[in-house]
Amino acid sequence: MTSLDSSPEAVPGGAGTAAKQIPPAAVARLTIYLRALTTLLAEGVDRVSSESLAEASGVSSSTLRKDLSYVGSYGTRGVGYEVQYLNRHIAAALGLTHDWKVAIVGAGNLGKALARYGGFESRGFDIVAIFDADQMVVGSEVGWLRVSDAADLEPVLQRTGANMVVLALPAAVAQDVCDRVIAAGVRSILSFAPVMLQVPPGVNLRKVDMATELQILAYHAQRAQDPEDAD
Amino acid sequence: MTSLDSSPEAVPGGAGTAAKQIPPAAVARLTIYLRALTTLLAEGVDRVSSESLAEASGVSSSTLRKDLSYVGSYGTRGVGYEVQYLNRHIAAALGLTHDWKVAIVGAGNLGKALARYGGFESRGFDIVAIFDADQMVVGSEVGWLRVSDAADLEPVLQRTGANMVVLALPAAVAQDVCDRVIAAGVRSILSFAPVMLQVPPGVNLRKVDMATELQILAYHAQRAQDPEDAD
DNA sequence: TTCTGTGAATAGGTTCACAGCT
DNA sequence: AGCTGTGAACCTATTCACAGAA
Repeated sequence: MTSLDSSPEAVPGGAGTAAKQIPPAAVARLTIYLRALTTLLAEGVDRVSSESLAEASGVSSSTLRKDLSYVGSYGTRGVGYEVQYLNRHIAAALGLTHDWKVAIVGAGNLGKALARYGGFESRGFDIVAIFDADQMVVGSEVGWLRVSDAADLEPVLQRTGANMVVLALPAAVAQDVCDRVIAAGVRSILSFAPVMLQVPPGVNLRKVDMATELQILAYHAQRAQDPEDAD
Repeated sequence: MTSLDSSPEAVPGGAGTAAKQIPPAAVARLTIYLRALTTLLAEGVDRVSSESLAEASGVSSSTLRKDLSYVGSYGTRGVGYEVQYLNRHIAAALGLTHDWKVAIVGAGNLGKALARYGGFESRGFDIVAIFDADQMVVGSEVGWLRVSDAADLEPVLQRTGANMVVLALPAAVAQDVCDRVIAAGVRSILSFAPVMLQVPPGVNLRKVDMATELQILAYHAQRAQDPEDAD
């Protein structure tokens, strides 16, 4: 649903070397299965059927099995899936075997909330830097980090080796910071800024907008309320 | 992408009175057009073509025109769309004509960030209450609100007339709070808790998970990096 | 002529149903 | 017998291409 790479150039030689790519919709759900598996693991469960993993993930069992089939055949017919084993293979398919280094730009309420959110570290994402343009905030502590000056964006990204950036800043400055981050070599960006950012092909941008989410809820709520059954 | 109403019960009488419903994918994009239109309005632009509105929204012009066709025919052939007029009609179609009253449960970093985020009020969402279970936090001020005790959830939701709830709390307590909120009559919930919540049919639940977003980015980043062209 | 609105064609995603392994 | 893995059928979404209004 986010702008994926918009360069539909086919494989050059034509020789079908295009490794098996997982459909976007399946990728999104695989992260959910991963979370459910982690919960099961914590509960000491070590085997699970497609039926129950699907229920725990809020999808149908056929969708789950189809999704897993894109990753490979890691189940045992007549038995189910070994939780740890499946967990490891999904993580590998998603590229979560090595840690990713994340920098947050914007140390406002949202930036701070993200920096302190424990859920990242445990899932392979290290927050390595947090920036702000406000000199009152620069130098203060957020979690285990000290806020860097947004003016030093490029050198700090370089030094920390950040390969992902989260934009938690006002719409007005988002495009500018986005451009600088890309120029600094980052190719994966998650934006919370409520604007449409323009990025060159090859850069991966995902957006989360809370107002959008509420508006979608409003649409459904309105439909549910309205009688509209004027027979 | 979020669990929509999972009750596929057809219209009871069978008499097709099912007003024109907008496809989910289109609803999500309509909120984006709305944002772009608001920006144009602020810039003093009063007419726009499908081509340029599409570009400002990051979609193709055919997608935009098809989406708008679900709402109605509010453009002028050969000319384009009147910004204000189109804005009003999309807002109406999404149920944004009257204000929605939103309560936030969880006054941690994220809850506070949401409560203080100005973007809601301007788009028809009034934050009417914020709750926390921690007695150290209850009574403190967040934005223009005072934090209510989560123990008083039901009466405060009732008194404030909240019809939407945002869950910004730990996974461990999310299902419990979710159940109470639904029992109190709320049918629209936006959850930031990294768990799969179970809700009865008729309740609208949307989920936002930051770790999921990063994992999806990781997948694409990995694919881009990997040579995998072992010819 | 220009640009919207929309049927037709294509692509993508989900569900079904069953073959195949344990 | 039980449950996974997967082609085939179905449904949703996007793109194309052009008819039709200004």
